[in-house]
Amino acid sequence: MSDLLERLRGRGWRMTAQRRVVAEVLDGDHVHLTADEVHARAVAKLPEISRATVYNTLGEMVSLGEVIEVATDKRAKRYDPNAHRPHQHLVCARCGAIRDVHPSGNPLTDLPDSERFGFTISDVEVTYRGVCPSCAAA
Amino acid sequence: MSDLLERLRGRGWRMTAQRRVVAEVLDGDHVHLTADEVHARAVAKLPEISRATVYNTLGEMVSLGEVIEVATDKRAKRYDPNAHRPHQHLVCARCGAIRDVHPSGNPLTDLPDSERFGFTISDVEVTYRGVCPSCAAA
DNA sequence: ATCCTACAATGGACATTGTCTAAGTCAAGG
DNA sequence: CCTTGACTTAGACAATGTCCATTGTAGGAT
Ligand SMILES: [Mn+2]
Ligand SMILES: [Mn+2]
Ligand SMILES: [Zn+2]
Ligand SMILES: [Zn+2]
Repeated sequence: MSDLLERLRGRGWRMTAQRRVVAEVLDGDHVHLTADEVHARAVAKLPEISRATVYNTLGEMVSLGEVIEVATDKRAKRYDPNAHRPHQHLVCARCGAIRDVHPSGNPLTDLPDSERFGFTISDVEVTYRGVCPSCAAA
Repeated sequence: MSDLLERLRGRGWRMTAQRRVVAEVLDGDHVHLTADEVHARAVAKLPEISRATVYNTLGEMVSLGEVIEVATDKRAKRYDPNAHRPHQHLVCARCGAIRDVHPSGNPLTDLPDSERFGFTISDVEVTYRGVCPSCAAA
């Protein structure tokens, strides 16, 4: 049973078959699916689920802080259930594989006060790009 | 006259009114416009310029390395003429203002070998998010 | 167990962003 | 000037995302 689903249940969510399958699809490590990929996998488990419901459910999970949106791809947003451990992403420029990574130190401290222009900074998003071992071999 | 335009001229580009206008629109500091914003400003100078030409011209400038695409926004790509000085971005979460910033040190060195999973990393994109001084005052 | 009703799901229209193509136009070399 | 291949154009198409009116249902109340 999905850990994510447990957390959502604890927030007074009405539990529907649709929300259950979306949560199931998002379960696991290094999961960074687009909304359409989530929909495709959800349909395999619950054929009548609609695109609108997938978008709604993902949006609600994001609002609740249980899922994060990542923009590693310049096309569709990706949805990441690893919302409770801060991390960054490593993306293969060839095949699109995405891995969670944990840089040493806080990336925020790399930005000196003189480069903050009076902003109150609350968040930093880092995307490393390169070529993964299997693409390099081929 | 645009510095960007001078560099493009030196590459044997056929100089057309459309390309001139797109280059003029992108001239300046802290410029990070979407393709449609570029089109709107270009139309003000050259009413018959088409959307397709703006997309084509931006794509060519990116291929030549004279403009970079940035994904600070999770919707449209933004086009940045500051392609020759490596930098990162600071974005206001309220009004969307974008500033160029220069973090101390190389963000690549923050990622230890043990977190590289055999990838050959060539690039890193960092987006700092927060609230700008004018939005904080309001 | 059944009923109620507020909340959720659905399908489809619509919006935004981006790509592609066929046909017309023009910058620049000869 | 001509010519020609590169450039531009309008609009169709594709991908991603949002919105809304209608229908369905989870879960508390009776
Ligand atoms: Mn992740
Ligand atoms: Mn910039
Ligand atoms: Zn790869
Ligand atoms: Zn602001």
